Amino acid sequence: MKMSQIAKLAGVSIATVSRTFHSPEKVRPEVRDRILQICEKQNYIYNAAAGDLSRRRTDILGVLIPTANKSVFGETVMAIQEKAQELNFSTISGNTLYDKTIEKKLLQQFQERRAAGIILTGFTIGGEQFIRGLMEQNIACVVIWEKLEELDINYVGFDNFKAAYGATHHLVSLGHQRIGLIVGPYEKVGRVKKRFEGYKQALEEHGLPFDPSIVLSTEPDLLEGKQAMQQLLCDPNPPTAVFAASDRLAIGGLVAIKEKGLRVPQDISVVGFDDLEFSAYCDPPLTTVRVPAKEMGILAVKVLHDAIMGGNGKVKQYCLDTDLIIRASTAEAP
Amino acid sequence: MKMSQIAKLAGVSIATVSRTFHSPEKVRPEVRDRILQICEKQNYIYNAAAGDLSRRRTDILGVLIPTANKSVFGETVMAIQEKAQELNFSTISGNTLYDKTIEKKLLQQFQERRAAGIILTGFTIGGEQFIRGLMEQNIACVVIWEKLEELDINYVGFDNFKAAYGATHHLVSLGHQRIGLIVGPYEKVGRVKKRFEGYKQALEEHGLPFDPSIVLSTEPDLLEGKQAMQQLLCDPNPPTAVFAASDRLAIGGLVAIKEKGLRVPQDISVVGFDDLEFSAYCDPPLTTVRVPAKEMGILAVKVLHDAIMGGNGKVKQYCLDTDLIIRASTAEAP
DNA sequence: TTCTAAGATGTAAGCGGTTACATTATAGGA
DNA sequence: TCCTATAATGTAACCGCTTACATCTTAGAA
Repeated sequence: MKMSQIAKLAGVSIATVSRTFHSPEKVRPEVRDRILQICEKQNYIYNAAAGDLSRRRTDILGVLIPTANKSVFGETVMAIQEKAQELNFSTISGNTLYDKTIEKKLLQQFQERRAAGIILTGFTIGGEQFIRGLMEQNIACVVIWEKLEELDINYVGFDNFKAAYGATHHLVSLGHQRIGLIVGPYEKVGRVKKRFEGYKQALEEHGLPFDPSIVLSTEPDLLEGKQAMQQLLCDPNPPTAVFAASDRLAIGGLVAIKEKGLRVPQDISVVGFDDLEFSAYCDPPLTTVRVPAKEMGILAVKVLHDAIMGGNGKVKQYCLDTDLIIRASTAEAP
Repeated sequence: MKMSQIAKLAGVSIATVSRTFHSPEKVRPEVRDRILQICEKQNYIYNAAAGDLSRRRTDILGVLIPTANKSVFGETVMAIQEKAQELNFSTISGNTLYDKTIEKKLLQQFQERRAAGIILTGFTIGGEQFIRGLMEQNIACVVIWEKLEELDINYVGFDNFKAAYGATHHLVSLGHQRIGLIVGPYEKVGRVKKRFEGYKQALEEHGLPFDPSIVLSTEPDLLEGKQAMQQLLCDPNPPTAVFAASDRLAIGGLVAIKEKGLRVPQDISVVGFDDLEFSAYCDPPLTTVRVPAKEMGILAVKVLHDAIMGGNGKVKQYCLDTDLIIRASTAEAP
């Protein structure tokens, strides 16, 4: 079933059928209804590829996320999909696994499908340059999870530096003098690096020494968090508090502490980052940094939608707030 | 940049350019290289919509998942995307949130995009009938997370009944006589119902009474799990063991038990379902049913790929194994 | 009644590819 | 040298829809 067949059955031209879908107000109601009925009866299904080709634009949004099952990225992806759905966009998405080859392949795919917009989680290949390239191809872009104010690029993120600074500051203000850090691969990922720097600066500003021997960088996963914490606890002068720059690391760490026979927060304080759902159900419930995961997703789609629908062409930059959620895993230094 | 322009620049016909991409062996190497070079230089990007239209088929897979951020569905989605990527398919996905309206809309979208195949998580609208309809439109379908052997439909699932039976049996074999159940909305979701039935049958077969007053059905979430457990603990004759048919429920439950001042597993045993990553990092680590989340995703894509590439037309049905992972949340009845 | 402008519909030229079929080049064999 | 099979390339008719523009109605206004 194609439009032309519907047109024949309805005794109208194909243009009228097309208009019935896209600008129904231009079709006489009775004709419109007849066409719609025939479509229904004949089980007609619009061919989006043909439409897109003819119209020279699509309603496809490409979404690039490192891993949808870890961290809170899942929340963001869901929010993106829901919002996109609401605005009648399709999303085509892929997980990069932090691998540039995969990322390139996915981006290529998005371009081949002539995505109208692309959501990128942070910067990776090419950076600004690359995004400019996409925009020249008339693809709207927005970066999420990162604050990029120095650049002239759409973003919807939060201040990773400030959030990490705040988390560390919280520990300092509880009297901790020796604060460890367990952090993701900060040399590879911009936003993680900023967290690292936020930690460092918080120490410095409070006159505490930065000791690389209690700063551990690993994959941001449960097991790695546990192992890193074990290592920290073996330090001749172990920290009385640890900032884990991801809740997965923190939760892994909690287990290591318990296994060692120590208590949180009496013996050691832990603060995480992300505010995963599970973090409130840990033992003890985790003090952590809440991140606007859903909000970023929704807003990012809105930004793209505006840009695609011919917004004013201005760059949109949103730096959303994070919150330090204080629960039971942090307390005064022993 | 389009093919015809590349053709002109290369001094060949457009057909030759097209062949350079799809059947390079039919093009003289020197010509091929020249064309490829020009594409590179001109920054040519293939137009998938045009290609799909012309070829009358796509490389798009539609993926329908209830919620990608809960349960282990996230793992499945990622596995699907990775495998699809590997086979050069694009995935377009959506979360139904168990809402039939959304589901319909997404399926419509998949059809409009002429998805070559669709992955459905369990049955919902229309059931078998509906899937048959899709297949008549030449869309390959596969249902995951469910065992559907009585039907003539592709599926890659596991035996929810048997898995739940096994979990309950484990508790019975530890001497528990009064075993509660916290379960998702089993009236709405087929696979959840089967878990409910597995629990029930395990009780019956061991001569234990089925007591509806310690069977609670809620949304499968942390908070709901906690609340349900609180309710169970208030029972005049509280259970000594609880089977929570989802790890989220179980983990929520764990918190309720601790708050009540009881110990797991000394006072009460808990077994979950899903084997979320976090379940191994709970306190105590959760005994649970491991579900082949990734495997299902990968296999489902393979099934679709085969069907699309003109497999032998036979229905493919895979019932994968689950494992009862015994950790520290279960013990002999007190 | 005639004219006009707005409203409804139709016509046809694309959109950027694919591919069956036709044509041309190339190399061996007779 | 001529013939023929095969390899390489070109031609052109689609794929199913959109949309600018042309045409036809119709309802007042004059």
